[in-house]
Amino acid sequence: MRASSVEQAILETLSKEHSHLTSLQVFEEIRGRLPAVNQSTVYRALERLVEQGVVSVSDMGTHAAVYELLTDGRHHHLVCQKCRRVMTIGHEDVQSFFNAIQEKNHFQIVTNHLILFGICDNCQENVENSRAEK
Amino acid sequence: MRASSVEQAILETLSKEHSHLTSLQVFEEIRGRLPAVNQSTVYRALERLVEQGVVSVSDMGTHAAVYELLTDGRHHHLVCQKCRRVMTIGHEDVQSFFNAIQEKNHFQIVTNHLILFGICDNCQENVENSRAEK
DNA sequence: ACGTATAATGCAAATCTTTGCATATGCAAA
DNA sequence: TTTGCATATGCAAAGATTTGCATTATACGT
Ligand SMILES: [Zn+2]
Ligand SMILES: [Zn+2]
Ligand SMILES: [Zn+2]
Ligand SMILES: [Zn+2]
Repeated sequence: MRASSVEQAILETLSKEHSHLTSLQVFEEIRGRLPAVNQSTVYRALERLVEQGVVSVSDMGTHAAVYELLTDGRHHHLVCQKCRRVMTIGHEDVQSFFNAIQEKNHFQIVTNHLILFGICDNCQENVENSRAEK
Repeated sequence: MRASSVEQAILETLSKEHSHLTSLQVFEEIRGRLPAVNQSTVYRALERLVEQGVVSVSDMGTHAAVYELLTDGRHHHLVCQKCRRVMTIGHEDVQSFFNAIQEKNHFQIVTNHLILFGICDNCQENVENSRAEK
């Protein structure tokens, strides 16, 4: 199975933008080159790329899934639920956890772009401050 | 902030069913008691319960978010992408990982129902078998 | 090149979820 | 009780994603 033209266009878009893009953003970006392309085709092509492990798909708390190229080193994210700040963590900080889970459960983890939600340091301070003010 | 009647009904449904339910399943369940309730109201009530940390919401690979009561001990899941099998792991197996991430990044993790995708032991064997057959 | 099988695409409809706005409801102060 | 405010709800529309089906493009063996 060869990479379809839409897959090709998606891959180039993702490597050029080098960030988390929604399906709509990808769609609008590749329209320039493939004017007749349909949104469902983009969804299906993205799905195939995700299945191949070339692209990650994640819910980062915005109300649309985001896609990212996975060629460069694996990474993961911490997303602040207060200010929406996105922090990046390397796979080294996750590796040993994944290994332990895999061994204990005889389960081969495929998840490649972990998203953990919480409160960033700034927002934690703000909570403390607003408490102190009372 | 008062507990709305819809929240109340949702909580009772979730504690009775004691499993991962979609918004639609919750909706249809509470219709018996609140016949005029609207689906968007259910979505909003679920959203509030999630924000309060009483209920978890997760994408488990089915194409609809699932909600679960969090009163009993925290747990997480491994979901097989081949056969859809859902395995449960205790929070003890995740705790130290979360702690390390929190300390290193000064980030307070709120994620309370982690979903890791991968391949279960059965399906790993099947892959090996089909390889051997060739 | 030809015919066939497989995979990709477009299109429209279905499904899932969010959102804006008007109304209704519960709570508390007056 | 009445008033005022904050929150919850219904409704409809918008937005996001999936799916069924017919058509087209591609690969592969002849
Ligand atoms: Zn990323
Ligand atoms: Zn923050
Ligand atoms: Zn669960
Ligand atoms: Zn499996």
